[in-house]
Amino acid sequence: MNALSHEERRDRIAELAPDELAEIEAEDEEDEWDLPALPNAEDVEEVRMRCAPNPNGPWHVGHARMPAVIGTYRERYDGWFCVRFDDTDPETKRPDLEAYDDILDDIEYLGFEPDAVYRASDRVETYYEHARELIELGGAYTCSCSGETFSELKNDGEACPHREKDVATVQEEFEAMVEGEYDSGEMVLRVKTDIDHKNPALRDFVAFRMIDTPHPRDVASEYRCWPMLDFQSGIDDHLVGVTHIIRGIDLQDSAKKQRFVYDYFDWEYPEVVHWGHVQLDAYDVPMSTSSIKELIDAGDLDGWDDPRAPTLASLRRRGIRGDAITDAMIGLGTSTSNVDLAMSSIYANNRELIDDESDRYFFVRDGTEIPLGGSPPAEANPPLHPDHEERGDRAIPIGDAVLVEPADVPDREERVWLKGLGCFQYTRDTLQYTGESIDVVREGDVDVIHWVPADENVPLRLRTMEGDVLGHAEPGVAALDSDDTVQFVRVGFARIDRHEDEETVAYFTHP
RNA sequence: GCUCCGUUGGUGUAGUCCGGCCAAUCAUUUCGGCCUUUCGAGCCGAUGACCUGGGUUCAAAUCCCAGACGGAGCACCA
Repeated sequence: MNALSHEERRDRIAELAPDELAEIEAEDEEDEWDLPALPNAEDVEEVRMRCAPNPNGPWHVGHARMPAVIGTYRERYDGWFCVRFDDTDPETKRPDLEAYDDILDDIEYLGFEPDAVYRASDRVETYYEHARELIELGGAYTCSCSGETFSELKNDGEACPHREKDVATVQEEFEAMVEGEYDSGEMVLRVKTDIDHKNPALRDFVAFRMIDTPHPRDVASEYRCWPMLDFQSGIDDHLVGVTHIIRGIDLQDSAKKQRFVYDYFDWEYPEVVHWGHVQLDAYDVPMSTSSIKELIDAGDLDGWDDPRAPTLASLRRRGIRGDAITDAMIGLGTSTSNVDLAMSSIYANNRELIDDESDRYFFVRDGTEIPLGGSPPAEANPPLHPDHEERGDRAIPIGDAVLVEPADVPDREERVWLKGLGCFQYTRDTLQYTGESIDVVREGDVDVIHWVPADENVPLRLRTMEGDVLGHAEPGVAALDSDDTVQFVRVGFARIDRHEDEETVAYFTHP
């Protein structure tokens, strides 16, 4: 009705003022995008972006923002994006060899495919070459100050004695770094910025340092001299032609540091967009790779896909579509303030995606058994989906007794409507079939509840964010395939995970 | 301590650059109503926000100043 009147209105406007209509619809076209326009996107031949994760574990939900926003911009501008694993710290942010593929999987789940994939640990020689060039330009020096010593000098705006070394010495010492002749902490290469820059964070930052621990990837295990993120990332962004950098506020100062390097090389720095941190409501577990890992190691979580873990693997197992997450992330925009993402927003998106295809089944939690009397029908035949009669009915044999949820057990002499079956009155601890029509429900006197036969049913474990719930589902659930999503009537949506000998396991999706 | 950045309903967001059409958009949440043999869907409706104080102006969510609150960086982490 609404759509129709909208059409009518549109036609009316088309008749009266065709020019205005075109204008209105052109504006609508622009409004199609929820994200703000990228700065100067029109000035570049191709919008090129990168998604630069640290492969130190599978992704939590917050990570989804990167591919969601970058991938959406790619579609919008018909641009390009790569995934670049910034795995240049084999020690404190030690890469997890499985995480590289896990992350690419997660990105695919979210609905995107990168145009290219790089690993920084494959490109160390490239960073060395640029370091050499930078040294030659007088933009870097080797420094053997301890961290504390340099920090003190830096905070006072004073240069350390190494800053004035001649280029030949710096070259020599840097080559010794590359050859691994120093131990961890002995020598670094610093970028010469501005030693009394008003922001202490920007003064002569470290570009390369020594790390004794070998990189877990075989191809990179011989390197001991590793670039820091600000250097490596800055070089790579230029080399792959990145036009727009989109990253978190924790890297707000990065652009300023990297500009010093770009100035030495006479490169043009990309446009930058910074966003704040994402918090999720609804979880007890903190959303950080390291704390989730600790909980798994301690046995408090079953794994990365435990329903209580705020990870993408978990949401996926619960039957939440990647698109539901992506859309919620797009809705957050790109503001620099920290944001709380409500899970309900992901749920609302997902419900819209799965409601239509999720058939309906009964699942009774903690069932209370009640005998039936009064000769009810032998079989109940509720529809698989109330909006899709063409899908047919389920067949639920009745037997002599049913299980209902304890909260649904009616008071004495009260009537209750067993959904898909009929009206019963609770008399002498028995549900007596009354044969009344559905009108008694319409009149509002009788509650509709779900149930399963006490004899023929499927024991089912429903894994939820609050822990596992045991109960029994109607027989048809045994025939469902893994990955099917269903709606357990009056309980909520769930994804069928597997059938075991003793029970079927399903994951609770959301109400 | 030094340096950046931010603050629109419960949550997120639009609007802020270029002041008026903003008693402020959209989504979600919550609460009602209708419908439905549903916790779902659909339809209708309601509640609910411009951090504070000054200033400029005919006019401020929007510009200026101050303050409060929040965040980030000052790592040989990313």
